[in-house]
Amino acid sequence: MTDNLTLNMDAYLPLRDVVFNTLREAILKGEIKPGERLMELQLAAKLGVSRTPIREAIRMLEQEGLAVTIPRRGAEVAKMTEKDMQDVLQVREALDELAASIACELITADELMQLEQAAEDFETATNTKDIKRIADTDMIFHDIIYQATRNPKLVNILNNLREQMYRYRVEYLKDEKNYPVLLKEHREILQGFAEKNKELVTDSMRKHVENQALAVKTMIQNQV
Amino acid sequence: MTDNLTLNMDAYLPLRDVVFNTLREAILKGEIKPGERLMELQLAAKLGVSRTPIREAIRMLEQEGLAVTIPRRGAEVAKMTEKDMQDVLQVREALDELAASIACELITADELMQLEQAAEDFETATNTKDIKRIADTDMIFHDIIYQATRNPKLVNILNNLREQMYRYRVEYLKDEKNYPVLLKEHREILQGFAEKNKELVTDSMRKHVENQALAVKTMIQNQV
DNA sequence: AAGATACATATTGTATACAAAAAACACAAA
DNA sequence: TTTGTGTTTTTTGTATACAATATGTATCTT
Repeated sequence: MTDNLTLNMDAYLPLRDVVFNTLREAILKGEIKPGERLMELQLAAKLGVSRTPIREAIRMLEQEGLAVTIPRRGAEVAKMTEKDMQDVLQVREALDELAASIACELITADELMQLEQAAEDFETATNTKDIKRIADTDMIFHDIIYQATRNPKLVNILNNLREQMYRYRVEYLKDEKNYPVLLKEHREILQGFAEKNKELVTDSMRKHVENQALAVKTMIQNQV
Repeated sequence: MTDNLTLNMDAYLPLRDVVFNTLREAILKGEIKPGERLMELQLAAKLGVSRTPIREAIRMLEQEGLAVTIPRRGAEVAKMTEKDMQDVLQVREALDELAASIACELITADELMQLEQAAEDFETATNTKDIKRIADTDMIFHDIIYQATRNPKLVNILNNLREQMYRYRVEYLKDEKNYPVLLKEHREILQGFAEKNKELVTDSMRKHVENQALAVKTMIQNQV
């Protein structure tokens, strides 16, 4: 584990939320690795708080699927097998398609502009080597679509699914030879929205997620 | 709130889990009503435990969408508007269809038999006035399909969505004139599985959820 | 050397104590 | 009556203390 976990005290949030966000970030960034134990006393000391907010944060991580706890043994960062990943992607495929389909009906002119901007920003980002920026701009692109569904429950589930894959997605984005395909897919999705062509949107979205699924799959296999 | 909340101490579970299950049940059964406050000291006294496991259980309920907490104000049982319900059903429709489609490919002969049995049990149950039994047998029918997907992540999400609707679904099942339609739909789904006819399965499943959505919608509107 | 056993230690589970904030109340002034 | 203000009470937030369990280690026995 990193030894420079520090709390961001800016916000006026209960410590449990601050701890939750801190741990969540650390897990997603890979600073705390899958399988690593989350020991209350240790974390409490490191973050300078008591065990109580740590415990509550762990309960929250647990429900997000980022941590697993065994009674009387404590929590550890959830491990993701290839099967887990496929399962997540299977659901994501269906829901990303649903989201695209709904968004295609409901998207406003303003949101469409934002989406165009996001696609541009992503394209610009792929010319840098800044993975974080590439990942962020890609996330924004999809977030605009999610928001356009006007369905917070759906958005919530999609965010959660995305979160569970975050670590692997970053790996995917490190490989430059994926960029042309990604850009092409984004453009196709964008075009679909512009034309309000639901079939084009859902088809290209499906391809988009399928490609990602494929990439993650080979990646995990090579990793072993 | 009911004043006969009691813990089921059978299992050797951490108190937080026992409390979580107890509160969850109470919320789903409507014993604790939407908007009602979940006060730690009160619950602790009622259940005969300290505040610590209560707090952890509340964090878990929160992530399940059954409770909402406002910092420095405490938690309350989540309220469900008609819009929330529609949002949930929109996702359920997509995922129930996905589940049916996957299950149609993967279902075993044994599971198919179980499904037939479940459909029969449901039919028998509709002849009684025992709402709980009707709800349970219906749940089993769908559970078999969920399990047949071999996708625990999907099962998990579907269970959660179902949970959020539980209270309203019970109301739906109280109205006897819905039974013929329900039975017909179950039979159609079953037939689809028997024939491994994916299109029939997904179509009838979609109709099944759509009808439920419609019923819940009119129900909520009349309620007001 | 291998295995069993007892003891020490680390870690989680639960209760409680204290601090801080919010809500409820009472009472006065307009 | 309404509004404002100060006070009390309630309730959550956080830390800590103690209990119970699991884990690791050393020792003993064969």
